[in-house]
Amino acid sequence: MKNQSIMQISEKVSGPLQVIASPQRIAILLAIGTAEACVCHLEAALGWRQAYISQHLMALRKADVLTDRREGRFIFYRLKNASFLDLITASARLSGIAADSISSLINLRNDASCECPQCSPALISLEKLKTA
Amino acid sequence: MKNQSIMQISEKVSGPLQVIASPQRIAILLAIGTAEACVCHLEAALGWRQAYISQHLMALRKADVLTDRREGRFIFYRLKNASFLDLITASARLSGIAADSISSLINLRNDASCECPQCSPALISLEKLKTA
DNA sequence: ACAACACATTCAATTGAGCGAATGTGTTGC
DNA sequence: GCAACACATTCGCTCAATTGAATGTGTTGT
Repeated sequence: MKNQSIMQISEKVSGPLQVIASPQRIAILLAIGTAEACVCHLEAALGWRQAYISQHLMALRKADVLTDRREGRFIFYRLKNASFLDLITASARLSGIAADSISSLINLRNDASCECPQCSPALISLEKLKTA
Repeated sequence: MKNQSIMQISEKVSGPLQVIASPQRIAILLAIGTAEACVCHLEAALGWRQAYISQHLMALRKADVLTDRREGRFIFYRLKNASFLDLITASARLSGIAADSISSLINLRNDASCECPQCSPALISLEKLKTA
């Protein structure tokens, strides 16, 4: 059946789009960008509750959009495939948003950042200095 | 506020994704492809109820994804921007679907097609011959 | 004018996703 | 071992999108 075929394929195709297609998810993916980000960092960058962010991260992880890596008490998230950002920028173009307006949001780091090793490498150096 | 800014932008970005992100919408957009398609054609290509297809077409039209053009009793739909197909193929890649598997579904024309001027140009010629 | 056709629109019911609140799990330092 | 920390997960409610059923609108041929 050709109908079955097109619907089977369409369902698979819609997968990534469905899990991405919300302002919150897009903000998270942009904030993570091409780098790694811990949850505490996303809290600082987006200003949302921790549990709320974790819920979205869980959904994105289950949908194979993100991978996580634990480092001590912190868990770092990273895009499993950088092409998800291309998907976002492509949709941004269709929305009439300037390209640099998007690129300025990628790898978003706020002034009021968290103190994890990635966000504040200086703090680690101090700690390591202390133990040395 | 930087938060407001990233959420404002993310909302705009998510617009096209949200309206596209369903198997049915994707199947419709693929079936229309780079050409024009009337509703009767989509009925033949997808095998769904007419009203059901019209509901999706209405949503896609209101979201500025499609444009419509009336020609007699038929109304032809066309993608307002071909980049929507790029969005779909990009998502297909991320789903691990072969590129030619998608391209074979673009501009889908079924064997059991409808008899509108686009689907069956031969029928028009015959009619015009009759009036000539 | 009327019937047949192609398509649009409204309405209501159902379902599922988003979200808040509360709680659970793994890690570190003391 | 226990408290503090960083993050995950579950539960339940609410709201919005999806869908089917019914009906409306515009066009053509006679």
